[in-house]
Amino acid sequence: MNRRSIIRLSKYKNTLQRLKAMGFVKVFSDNLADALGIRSTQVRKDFSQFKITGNKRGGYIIDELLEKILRILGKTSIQRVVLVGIGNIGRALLHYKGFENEGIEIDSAFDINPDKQTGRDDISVYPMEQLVGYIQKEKIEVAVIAVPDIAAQRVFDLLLQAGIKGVLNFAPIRLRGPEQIPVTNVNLVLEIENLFCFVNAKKEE
Amino acid sequence: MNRRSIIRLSKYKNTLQRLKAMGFVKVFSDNLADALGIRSTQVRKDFSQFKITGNKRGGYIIDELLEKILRILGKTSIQRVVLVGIGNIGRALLHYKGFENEGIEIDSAFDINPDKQTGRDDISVYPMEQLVGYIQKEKIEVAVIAVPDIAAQRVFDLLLQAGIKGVLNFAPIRLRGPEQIPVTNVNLVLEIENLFCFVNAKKEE
DNA sequence: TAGATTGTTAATCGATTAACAATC
DNA sequence: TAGATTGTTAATCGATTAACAATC
Repeated sequence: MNRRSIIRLSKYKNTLQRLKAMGFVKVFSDNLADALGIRSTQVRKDFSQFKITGNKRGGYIIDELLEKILRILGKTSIQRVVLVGIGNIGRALLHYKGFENEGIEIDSAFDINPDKQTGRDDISVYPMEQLVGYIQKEKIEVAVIAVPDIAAQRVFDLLLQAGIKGVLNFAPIRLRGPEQIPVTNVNLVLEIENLFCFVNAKKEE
Repeated sequence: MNRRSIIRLSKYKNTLQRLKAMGFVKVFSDNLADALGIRSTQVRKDFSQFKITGNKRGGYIIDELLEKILRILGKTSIQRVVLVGIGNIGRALLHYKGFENEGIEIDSAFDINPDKQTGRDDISVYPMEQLVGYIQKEKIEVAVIAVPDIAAQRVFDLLLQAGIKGVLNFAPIRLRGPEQIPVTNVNLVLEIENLFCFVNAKKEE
């Protein structure tokens, strides 16, 4: 149950949904491997880990496979997240179309300045003081931190206090907290720096 | 020269810049390890790979170390990127403060609709037809793809045609192209799905 | 010097892949 | 059946870490 295999599971899901839309009924581990650019043994190993079985000789029935994967990914019901921080990144997320197709819903947004607008009628903005209470009352499990880096740790502490279960962090700092709470960091500067480094390294070769 | 060690190099750089600002002169591999939450052997191994040496017993002089790392990361001059696609993500990037501190500059933006505004006086918008010519004329090496997923591959093909050296891709698809051109994918939906999966897995334990 | 830290070698660990038996 | 594909075991590969000699 490592992070990489779960990410692949998500990719299998996307591929399967597309194949299904195209009218396909069965799929082989070799097809999925090609789609993801990996080996078929990897696909079967992944399935094996998650106790997903197919039919010897017959591959996998897309509908059955998809259902199993969706169950594992917990996508059977809508997944609600709160957004903390309505800056550039936060606003982009609010208008990002990709979430709803995948059953992800930004439930509400929080900012130190609650007069900020989300630009969406269906998402309210609350002041930071209500963050902890709201999460507890609404049983929100995942939060997105999109505040400036100096505020990020304080927000994270509040989220922990509220009993959050997972965090997606856009602030370019390492959040400190208990190990069992997964934090995924998205650091755009780092990604671009990384690219330049590769480009430079290639040039010198 | 693997991706992970380069990402760590970037993190060392951030830590060193902060230490320097605080007036420190020397640093030990143990300090850097603590800051990143890794082992000191990992730090020294990284340095060793990049031919960075310190002083036995004396640690590393921050100024010297920083200079070496910046040279490796190619951060001695401003790094220019072009942005393709002025949607939610693109607009967030245009206003993202984190880039300039790190010597990254969005040089110009491209969109099928060149009437779109960047909201910044210093960044012009050009129509897609000028993308290839501009990149070649201005010798741009890195591009950011922030267009809808159906357009992403076409944009990538144009960028390749223009001779781009690296791409940061926000479209949730796998771009197909030559292996030697590094493509970094940022897939926000995948990241959030991933978190939920962990959260669900924890619940079942 | 004695103590502390670097730099490197060897061991460990985890993930991927090859090989192949099981079986439809 | 013969051929093809699954599921699993063993081998490989790469990255991390432990151990430790070198040395300031």
